Amino acid sequence: VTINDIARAAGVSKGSVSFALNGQPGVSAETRERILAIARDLGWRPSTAARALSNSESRAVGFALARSPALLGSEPYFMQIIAGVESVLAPRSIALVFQMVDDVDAEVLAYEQWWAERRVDGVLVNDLRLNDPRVAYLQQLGMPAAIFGLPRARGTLAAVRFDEMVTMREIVGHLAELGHQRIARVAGSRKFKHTALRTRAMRGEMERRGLPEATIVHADFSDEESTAATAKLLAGAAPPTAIIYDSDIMAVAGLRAANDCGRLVPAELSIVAIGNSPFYDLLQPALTATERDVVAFGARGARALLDILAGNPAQTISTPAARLVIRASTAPPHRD
Amino acid sequence: VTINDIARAAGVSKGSVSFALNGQPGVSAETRERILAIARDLGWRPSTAARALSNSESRAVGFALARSPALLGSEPYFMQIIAGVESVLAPRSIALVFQMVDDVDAEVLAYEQWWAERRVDGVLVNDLRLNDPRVAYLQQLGMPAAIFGLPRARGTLAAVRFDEMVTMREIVGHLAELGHQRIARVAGSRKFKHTALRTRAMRGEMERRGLPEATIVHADFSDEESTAATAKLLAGAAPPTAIIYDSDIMAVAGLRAANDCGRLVPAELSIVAIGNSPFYDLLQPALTATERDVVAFGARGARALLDILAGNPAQTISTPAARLVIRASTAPPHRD
DNA sequence: CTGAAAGCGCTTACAG
DNA sequence: CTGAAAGCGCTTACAG
Repeated sequence: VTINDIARAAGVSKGSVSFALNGQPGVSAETRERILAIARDLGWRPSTAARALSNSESRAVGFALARSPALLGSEPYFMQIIAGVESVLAPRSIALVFQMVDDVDAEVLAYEQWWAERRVDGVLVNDLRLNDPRVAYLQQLGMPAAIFGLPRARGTLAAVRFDEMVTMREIVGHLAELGHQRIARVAGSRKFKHTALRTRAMRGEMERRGLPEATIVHADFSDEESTAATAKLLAGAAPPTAIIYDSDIMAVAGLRAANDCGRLVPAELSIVAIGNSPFYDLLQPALTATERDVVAFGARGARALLDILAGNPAQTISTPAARLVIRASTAPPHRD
Repeated sequence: VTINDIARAAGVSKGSVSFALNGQPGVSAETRERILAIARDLGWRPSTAARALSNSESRAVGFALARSPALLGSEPYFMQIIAGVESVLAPRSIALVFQMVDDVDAEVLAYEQWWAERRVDGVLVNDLRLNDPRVAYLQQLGMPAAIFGLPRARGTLAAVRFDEMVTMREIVGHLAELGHQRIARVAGSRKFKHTALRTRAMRGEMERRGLPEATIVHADFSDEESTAATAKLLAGAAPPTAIIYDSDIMAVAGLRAANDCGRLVPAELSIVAIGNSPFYDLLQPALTATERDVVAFGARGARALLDILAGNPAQTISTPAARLVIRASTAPPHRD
């Protein structure tokens, strides 16, 4: 059933039907009502293809994720951010075109293809990196995008910021108040912007509190590297009394590694995780962690993107800070 | 850049360009080469909208997932199955339209909308339920689909089976060989088809081995219900010496609940988990579990769907059985 | 307020 | 083998 069918049934032209259906002026209220009723009766739905062709609007948004399936699977973050995005798109009947890619280069190719094929009106970009090639590329394409982690909007690119500073201040503050001095961190991969931001925030907060400089070891978010990093930290001359982990897998691996090294958590070592996991509560000890509302985060990104598509200038959006959930893996440091 | 531009540059008609670009007969080899070269130089990409409109093929596949974001996030299953689907779609430039929905009814609405708007050529359907309304609906719509868990293909619906029988036989066999007699299970929600299949398989295998009838408690995949179910099982008159859990969250919650009830795992209680999780290896004790290649599973589903879209009859596909990974949470039962 | 027409970028019979 | 034309289902100036 097409607008032609409706036009015939209503005895008007296709143009009038189109105006009526899209809520545009150019038809009398009476005619509009009649057309809408007929469309409803006939069960008409717009053909996205036809709309896209005359409109050059696809009413679809792209989201490509560049991580190994194993990592994507283990971290709730990705599904949660998608859930947030969906909560904004679905009610507006905007489709989410989703693609998993091997790396950022493949991601850029996906954008190019989507744009050239006019598959999507814009994209959501995740995990901003240092010197991220995607930013320049999207700018050059003039492709609307909302970028999670971008510090400031530019051109057609909206920025959805998260405040790593607050997160780190909370964690360091909590540990410092417990009496910890030697605080280390098993950080995520260096290539991510947020890793660098966290490092800056952590060092700043520790300096502000007069604590000795933190030892920071980088790992790639895998349990193996986190295990190795933890063992190395604990084997040092002046081992830390507290370790912060940048992800859930790394924190759980770290807890296990600490046990394997003969350190009781939290009596001899405190552990704080960054990021959400339904498992934190179930471990022994349950892990103290900073958690954020990732669903809300995704929703803001989607809204920022739709805003650009509606013709407004790209915005810089802040998101609610993570909150520290104190469980059983942090305690005053052991004195010996 | 459109085929018009190419036609002009090549001095031929749009029709010839279309034939050349699509590898159809009707152009000389020489002309075809020239057209392809020009298309390449000009960086031409087909407009999906235009193609869809004349072809009524969208070259997109839909996937709706009906679970709470929390559950979707915690189980690697979903991302893994998507990864498998993508591995088949991406190389063919077929888009994945993804949607999260609240329940099966919302999912059916999503299908109806996609189909009416001609957004997708077919869908992937996950988590078949008992008396699943989606099957009848898709059949009535005549919408091509690959359904994970459907026992047998019908009409335009391909079936991607998994063999719960093998999984259960492996688990029960392992526990029986260790000497367990009283084996219980904290099962997933009753509404899922695979829950019922597992129950049938478990009962069958235990009967075959002459073991007493299993106690099976249903939970909704949440840690709370699994904790309660575990406590209830362990408080009974003749408590089980081994418990099988239908999901990762439930298994981890069960492990903790067992500890809280004063049961040492595996000395006093053996635990087996169904499903993959990167955390199993990191727990203490590490969890014995049956794991399947969910990525391969997703890939088969996608291939089965593309097969239907290519005009072939819907197939019934089997998938590799899960394999039992024996870790540290299973041991011979405690004698007292 | 309404109708007739052109156009979006393709595909596909239909003539030559 | 090639060109001219109609059509897919919409939107949107342009006349009346």
